[in-house]
Amino acid sequence: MKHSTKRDLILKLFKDRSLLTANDVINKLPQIDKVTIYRNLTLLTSLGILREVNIKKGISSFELNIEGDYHQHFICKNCEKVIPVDVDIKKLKKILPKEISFSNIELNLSGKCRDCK
Amino acid sequence: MKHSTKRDLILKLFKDRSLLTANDVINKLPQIDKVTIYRNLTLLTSLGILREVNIKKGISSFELNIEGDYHQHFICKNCEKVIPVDVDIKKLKKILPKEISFSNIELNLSGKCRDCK
DNA sequence: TTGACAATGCAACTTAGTTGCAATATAATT
DNA sequence: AATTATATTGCAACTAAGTTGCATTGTCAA
Repeated sequence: MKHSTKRDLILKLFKDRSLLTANDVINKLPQIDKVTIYRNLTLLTSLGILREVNIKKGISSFELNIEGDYHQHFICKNCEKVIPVDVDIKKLKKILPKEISFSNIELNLSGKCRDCK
Repeated sequence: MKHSTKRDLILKLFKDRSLLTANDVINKLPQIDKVTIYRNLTLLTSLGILREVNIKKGISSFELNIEGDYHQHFICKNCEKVIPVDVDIKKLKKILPKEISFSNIELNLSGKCRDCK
């Protein structure tokens, strides 16, 4: 893998722990072709630097994959705003059936956020 | 809302508790136009007869929305097979932060299924 | 049986994401 | 520094899921 200035720019957007869709990145970096953005998001995810979140239906979002940070997400059905939710992963694992061996957990909550209620 | 023979056929596919994508329904009912299928899946979901499941990324699946049946889903990352997982909703709610008021919970598990390991 | 309107089919469209391929950038080797 | 291998990028064209407009057909009550 070679160094790339464009990949650096893409990755920099996530440093503040933003959750971004491919389209968000495309809009923030109009000088980079969308194909390059899609390819880098896929690459960074397969390297474990980003993680993919499927909270918005039909659209992948991405965020920094920080070791030990197992938060989940809430999405407002009205304004689509996404709010991170801290979940105790140990407690969560305890209430899941023992016979299934999963490698990944994605807990998606939805409803109306405070602003929309 | 009027009675419709085609809607009945679509709904009948779910009676055995199958989880089906729009495409599954389209393939099983080639005599019905895909637009009709999409519109009925949306309608039946908004009526609460079906529920939408977003376990396959980028593709909506549907299943009967049975009162009190709060199972979740596991998907095999290899063969894409989906397996229902019984989850104690009360216990799950207990470990979530009290300050968020969600109306919906979707817990998606993934990994390799027994056949693929 | 007729009139209102829900349901349907067709074609065309939208949106997210992918693929092929040629051009360019990076970095190691001579 | 020039050469070379190959990773990265951009463009255009494509795919797949789902949607929209509109004319036609089906359902059902008056």
